[in-house]
Amino acid sequence: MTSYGQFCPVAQALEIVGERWTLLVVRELLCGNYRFNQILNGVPLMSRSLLAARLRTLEDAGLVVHHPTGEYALTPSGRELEPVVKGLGIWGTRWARKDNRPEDNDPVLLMWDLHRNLHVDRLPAKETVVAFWLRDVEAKRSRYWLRIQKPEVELCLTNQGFEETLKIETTAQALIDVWMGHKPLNQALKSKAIAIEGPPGLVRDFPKWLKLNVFAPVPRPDVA
Amino acid sequence: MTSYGQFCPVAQALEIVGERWTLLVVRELLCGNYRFNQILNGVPLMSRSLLAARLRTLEDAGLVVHHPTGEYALTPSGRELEPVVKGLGIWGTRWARKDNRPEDNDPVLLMWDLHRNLHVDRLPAKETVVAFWLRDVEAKRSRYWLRIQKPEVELCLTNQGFEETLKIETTAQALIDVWMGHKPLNQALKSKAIAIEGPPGLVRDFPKWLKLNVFAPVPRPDVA
DNA sequence: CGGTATCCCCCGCGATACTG
DNA sequence: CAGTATCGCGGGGGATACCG
Repeated sequence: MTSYGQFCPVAQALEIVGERWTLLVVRELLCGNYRFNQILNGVPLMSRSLLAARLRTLEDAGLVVHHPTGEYALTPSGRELEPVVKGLGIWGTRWARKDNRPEDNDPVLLMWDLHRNLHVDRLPAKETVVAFWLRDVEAKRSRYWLRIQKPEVELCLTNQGFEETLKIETTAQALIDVWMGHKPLNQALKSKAIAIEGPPGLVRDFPKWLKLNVFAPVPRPDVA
Repeated sequence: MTSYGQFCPVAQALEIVGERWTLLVVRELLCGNYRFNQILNGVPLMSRSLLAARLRTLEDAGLVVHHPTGEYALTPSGRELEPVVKGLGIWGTRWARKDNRPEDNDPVLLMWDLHRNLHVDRLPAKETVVAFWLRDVEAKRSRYWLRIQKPEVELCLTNQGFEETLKIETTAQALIDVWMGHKPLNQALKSKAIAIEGPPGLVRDFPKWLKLNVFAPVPRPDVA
């Protein structure tokens, strides 16, 4: 990116982090995705070569270090971008895109987020497999399994022969609405937008396992 | 800008404000520059057509309204970007570009900032003209006059025949260092990096007239 | 002053293939 | 798995001229 030609620190910051994708890569690192392909998972529309270029730029600018193990990590400087990323998330939650675009409902992203944000301490002690069926997604990418072996939670894209303890039938849209805090889970369950089937005890407890997205509690603007 | 294809609010925010220049335009509006050419002044490397396009985009996205008077203004949504812009400024102050680039020292930008940030209540009651000579700037753009007629302060790029009360000889670099809080004004005066000439009373008071940049007080990272 | 309209160039980026 | 190398295109944006 060519310079903004300004001594203003806002401009100088944007020269480093203002390029397309860059702050989303930082977001991934802030969320704890340290490996190249993990990061790529979080920005599925980004090309491999571009991600490599961005990581290199961030490294050169001193926001990221690349460990010999292959892991990337934020430096103190990089970590201090958290307020900026958070600020953007809060603003986005309040003001961005009122219209849901189905093409933004990437189910892999959703399930990946979800499986990394469970209340581990509330999970059942016995091995449990939760099967998800997202009806509004093309068949190939519509089925997911959470394999809970406390404290591990594994996300599977195929059933590798295990028995399904809980079955959840819903849509990516409904799940995202809950995950993003747009709609309460209770309501989605009541309206059958999210339907759970299985042993009554587990069905009752399931809602307590879920954490919501970091931005779910952000107050929406008053529609005055 | 083509979509990021994500339901993450950070990504959705960046779809709106992540394009090159956009947040700098918002910064100008946050600073109180409401007219097209004023904004352009704050982003001198931006082309007129591009600024027009960006303002249009911001208007369409509901962050900006364009009044019949010709003035642009932020909506509540636009104003809520202040934490993001401020966050970038803080980060930039702490971590961006340790090397000063002379080409970033736009003297017009500097003088414009300066003249809009004086402690009006501390200014002399009598009409006063402060002449600036920036020795490190090409002759054509090296001279400026602040015409103080309380509570008005006017920035002039030519001497329209008025008498100079105070004469300040310095460099854009030195003045920026003070303005940005990199160096204390006292020190710059002592070392003659900034030299003031005129009636002793006014020379003594001048330092009290200046406000520093909003980011000047930001603590710099410890160099451990 | 406050923009639009048009043309055209460059480079950011995607696609694809290859490597250790 | 974690990238690099190369090629080719599309469109973002600069330059310039024009307008109300």
